[in-house]
Amino acid sequence: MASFYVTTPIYYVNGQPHIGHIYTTSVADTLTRYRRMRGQETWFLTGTDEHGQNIERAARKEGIEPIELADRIVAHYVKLRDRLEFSYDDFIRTTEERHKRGVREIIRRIAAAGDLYKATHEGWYCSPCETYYTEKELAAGKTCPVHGTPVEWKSEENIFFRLSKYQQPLLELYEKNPQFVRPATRLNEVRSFVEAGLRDLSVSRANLEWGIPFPDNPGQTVYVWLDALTNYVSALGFGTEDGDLYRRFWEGGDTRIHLVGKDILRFHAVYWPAFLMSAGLPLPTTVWAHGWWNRDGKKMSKSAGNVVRPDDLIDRFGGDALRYFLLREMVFGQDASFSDEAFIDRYNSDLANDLGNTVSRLVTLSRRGFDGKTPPETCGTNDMIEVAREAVRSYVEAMEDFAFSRALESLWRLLAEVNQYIVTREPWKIIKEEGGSPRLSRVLWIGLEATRIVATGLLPFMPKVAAQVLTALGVPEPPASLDAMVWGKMPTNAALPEPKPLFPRIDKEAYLAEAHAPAKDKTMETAAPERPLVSIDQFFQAELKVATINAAEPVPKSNKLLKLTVDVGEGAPRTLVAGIALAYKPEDLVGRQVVVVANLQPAKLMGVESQGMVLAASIDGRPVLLHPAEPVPNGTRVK
RNA sequence: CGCGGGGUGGAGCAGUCUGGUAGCUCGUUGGGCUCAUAACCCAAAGGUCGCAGGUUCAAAUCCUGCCCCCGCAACCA
Repeated sequence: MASFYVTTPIYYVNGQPHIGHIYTTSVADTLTRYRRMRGQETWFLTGTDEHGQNIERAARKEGIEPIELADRIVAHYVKLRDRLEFSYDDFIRTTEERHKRGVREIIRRIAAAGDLYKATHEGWYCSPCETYYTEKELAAGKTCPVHGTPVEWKSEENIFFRLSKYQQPLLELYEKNPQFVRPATRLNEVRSFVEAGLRDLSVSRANLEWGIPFPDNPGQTVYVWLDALTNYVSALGFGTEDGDLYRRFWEGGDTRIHLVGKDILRFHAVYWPAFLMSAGLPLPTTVWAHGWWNRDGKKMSKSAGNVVRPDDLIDRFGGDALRYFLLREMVFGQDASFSDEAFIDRYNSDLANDLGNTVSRLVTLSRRGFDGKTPPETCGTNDMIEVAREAVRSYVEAMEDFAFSRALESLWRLLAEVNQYIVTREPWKIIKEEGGSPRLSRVLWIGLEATRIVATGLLPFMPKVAAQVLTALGVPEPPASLDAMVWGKMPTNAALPEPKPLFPRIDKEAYLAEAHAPAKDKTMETAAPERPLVSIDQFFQAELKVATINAAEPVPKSNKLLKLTVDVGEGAPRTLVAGIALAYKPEDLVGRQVVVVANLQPAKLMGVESQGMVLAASIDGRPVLLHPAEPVPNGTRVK
């Protein structure tokens, strides 16, 4: 029996789960359930990544220990297990001792292979990123390209991994095994990254408290990726006495799949196999990179406030409906967009109309014709048999290829055939004319049987709801095996419960109206308590003044920045740079009064020094300038 | 020459790797049915597959050039 091991990335505990996390875990769960039904021995791992300076800092800010912060976030993830029927076998946390042992063991092996050395690392360091940048990567004014905060020149002794040594072996790996990275376009990306040349990788940090101490190197802490990636084997018991799972699913396993978002593909397809090669361990068989969820066509981000939080959706429509939407809507590997409207459309047309309603009409007819039971007589020969067989065939083919949306399409095609069949045979007329005749029995049995096959195929996607559908159809126990998808297993004369809507239709207009209104309240609610209060003195540290814009011009080569010359009532005009070019034309600004922060530390943006900041309200990133309600002298203090 | 993704009926998307009658969902229009969750079925309208070249018997698909859109970064002080 072939073994199947699938992992999600371990999620960083710097925020609550959002739809992207749920998507990855749902994919892994669906995959695992499918493989299980196919009779494979499976292991499904997820977990959390808990080390690093960001976590440490965030915890200190709240005056708690890092582990307390991690515990809190982990609780959110664990809650999703029940809400979304995730059937993972293990949940690893990088703060667990078993993980640390795995990390120490892999380092021991890498060291034994001679792939670690000490060297002095010098460069511009951004501590929020915990990353060194080259001169070229830095933003204007020696600031971090990610955070925009100043970087510091830092020099420290670190331990390096000879990544460069694995350039050729990695290229050979991609060459020999194109399935190593999927989809194929991603493989090209990875290959060109490696072909461009690999630099040795720093795998330790000095001065990092919250992490795993680097073995035999006091003062050094294991750096994030070497720590995090190792979870995939440490969770199986690598490095401990009990290596049974490790032997079954990694060392002697047949399929080892890492599911990742495309943003972390490089680490999984380059660093991780290099670490494993060095340590002399088997590699994963496939790293599968999926796309990103956008929101209403735009990128989701915390700052834009458009992150989809799943709780409301799950409360209202159930975890299975969300799972269905995610797997149906995204072509696996590509980006997709989440919108309330698309969600409701899928729910209403696919789940309520197609699936729910089909079940409902078949069950009602059957109960009426056969005294509350499923039909007594089966039907051995019919066109539907071939149609169903074809649907199952393409379903399986799609599932084997990770094409979840196509697999669902196949099932829905069969469902459409069932509806077509019902209309053609008009069983409601047969009831009127013949009552519970053998003909009626055969017609309804065929409809029920095809629907049963659909529901069986849905078990990996919507475990709870698919089981409910089967119950509604009179199937006593949800099957554990894919064999149940072959034609002919629909029980005869089984008691049929009275049908109740499995998916009540959503009133789209009403929902959209409601969904948009309270959303804003919620963000306020959650945002407010986190903000510490400032004293009046602190507030007065910022010198807010009224100024008049004398001149405005675009900053060359920039598309967001305007260079403004303003009079702050100081005799000499000041130059400020403002990121408002998308909202305001330079000529519309001249002569206008605005409020500026006069004592802000100057900074260079695209080569222009900005000596202050213009105040503007910001809605979804669009700035709206503030100005006094009536003209006032330049330099007037704002308080 | 920054990196990446995309341009296919009104909307949202498959299909492009492995050329061979352009497909799905939603929407629109007309009809049917009344078992069912105002659901279901049939039919119709609607596309020069971003543009221009090339390869080929044949191009949405392969090659070349160009245009446009969207992320990311450069640039929100």
